[in-house]
Formats: sequence, structure tokens, C-alpha cells
Amino acid sequence: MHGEPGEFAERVLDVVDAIPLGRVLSYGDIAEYLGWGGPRQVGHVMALWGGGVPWWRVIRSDGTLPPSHQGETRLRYAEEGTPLRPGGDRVDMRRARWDGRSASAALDDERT
DNA sequence: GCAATGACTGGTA
DNA sequence: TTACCAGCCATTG
Repeated sequence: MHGEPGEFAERVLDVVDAIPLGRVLSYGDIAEYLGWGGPRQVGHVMALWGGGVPWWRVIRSDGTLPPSHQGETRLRYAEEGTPLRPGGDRVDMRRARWDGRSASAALDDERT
């Protein structure tokens, strides 16, 4: 192999690129959604080729921002309207977590 | 093939 | 809230 992303990487990047505005996904969610490996591999892919996708929408399951680009990420959320917890140092996963599995149906389903 | 590493996760203290 | 532990799986030396 070489510096080019494989099918798995493209899968991950495709999902990340499909995350709607104001929504986020956790590494584990992506891994489970793809049915591929674990969160660490997703993180590895993001670290290598995440520059081509909205990586700021991919965070940890507890809502904490990536170890890098925190300030950048926080800014993105402010513009995208991503629900942040009081303090703005973390994401409100309860509301921001995107369910790509039912996304096609969820577009019409909105809960107050 | 084995050991170490990593943009991780969940539970317990 | 933070800190530590054990499990997780692909990549790399």
C-alpha cells in the first residue's frame, strides 16, 4: 500500500462528508455504522486523510473535541449551530449526535 | 508472527 | 469534573 486511501478510508471519509450541518458523529459511531473495525482505525484514517472532509464533525463519544484544532472546531460549531454545552468547550451529544442509519427517514421525522 | 502504537470507549474510583 | 484500567482492531517496525 501507499499513501492512497483504501476502500475503508473512503468509506469513512464518505460518511464524514455526509454528516449534515449542525450534527456530529463519534469515532465509535462511524466504526459501528460501517461495521468496520473500531474507533481507533477511524481516527487513524481521519489523521491521514481527514483533511479532505469536515473532520470537526467527528468527535469523541463524550462530546469532547479532538486533541487538535479545538479552537478551530469550536468556531465551526458556532457557525453551524451545533448544540454546545454551557461553556462551549464540549458538544451536546444528546442533540448533536447524527443517526445516519435513519437519516433518510429522519429528515421527515423531527422531535421537539 | 510478535510487540508497540493510536484523532477511541465504557466503566469504576 | 478528572484519572486510571481493560478491551478494542488495523497499521507499522
